[in-house]
Amino acid sequence: MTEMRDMPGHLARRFQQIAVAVFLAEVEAAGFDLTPVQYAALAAIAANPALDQITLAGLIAYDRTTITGVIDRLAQKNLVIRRAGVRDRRSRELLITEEGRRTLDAITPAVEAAQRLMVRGLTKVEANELIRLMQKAIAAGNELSRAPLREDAGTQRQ
Amino acid sequence: MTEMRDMPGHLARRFQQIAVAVFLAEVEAAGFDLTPVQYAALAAIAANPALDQITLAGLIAYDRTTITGVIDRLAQKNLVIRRAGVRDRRSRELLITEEGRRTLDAITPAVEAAQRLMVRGLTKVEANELIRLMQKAIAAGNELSRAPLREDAGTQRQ
DNA sequence: TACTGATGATCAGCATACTGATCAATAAGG
DNA sequence: CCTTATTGATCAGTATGCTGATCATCAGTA
Repeated sequence: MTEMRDMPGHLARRFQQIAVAVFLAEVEAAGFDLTPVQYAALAAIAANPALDQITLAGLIAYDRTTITGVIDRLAQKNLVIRRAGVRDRRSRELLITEEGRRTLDAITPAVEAAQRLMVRGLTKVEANELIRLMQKAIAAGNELSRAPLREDAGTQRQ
Repeated sequence: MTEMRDMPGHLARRFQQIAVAVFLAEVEAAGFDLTPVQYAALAAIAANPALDQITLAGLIAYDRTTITGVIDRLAQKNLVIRRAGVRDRRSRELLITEEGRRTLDAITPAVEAAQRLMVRGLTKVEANELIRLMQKAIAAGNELSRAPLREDAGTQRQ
């Protein structure tokens, strides 16, 4: 493990670097301007109406302080609306707009193409194995980052 | 692939997120203050005296504009020296300091412990397979990011 | 040699990520 | 009901990473 090229940490950084580049290239080629992070947030908001930001952070494993800026940019693009919470006035409820939903639908093929491109050097069997192993390693390390994944916990926090 | 949890892009981001957190925790526990990126740069500079920044960027697959700031911080910590190039006055030659070398030697056990922690949910065989598959996917996608890996090309350019 | 193109480094600007702090609002306890 | 602890969101500050531009210098050629 003395060599950088055998270190999981280096490989993780490099694979993510390529994954982001591929994502942005595919999305731009499809005529859109959305980052991977913005896409994940938009998809989660679409699937969970009136989501608050902390729950969103848990669903997609973002740091809570990162969410603020991401939502700022999605709102500025008119893809989501952020409004004051009803039950809890500290919280913000997130809703996808019509334009947000149209964008999400239209962009999905590009996103899926990007996923395939990221592993284009692997056979289908190898790609599935890579996915399985990453999932397993991530599950074991979930609590080690400041932004762990939090499963849905019902439909929403009550 | 409709589900985020099966998307290589999401898994790449998540695995890298955990890898960085583990690295920082181990390094801090060992009494040091170095990021993964700074560590990789320091190790490359130690192994390649009088490296210029573009070659360094290729060796560790960083964007060239990122290198400037990373070297700024390493120099501020007195771990490396950046001096004007002799053959080419546009370039900067990078050299590790005595303190840099001591730090590198002292920090290596923590870095290696971090590499093992990142894959602690996997068997040894699985960890090796994950490394192999990431290497293969990365090799196929090397040219897709702005900062591809450039092999050593001899000891140094020209 | 003078011109043209390429190259090394840096910069401004933007978007993640994180640390730690603050502030308003809520929840829990006595 | 009132005090205390907790929680949702945001902010300031720092460090990657990238895009595209600029500037100085170098290399190749007419």
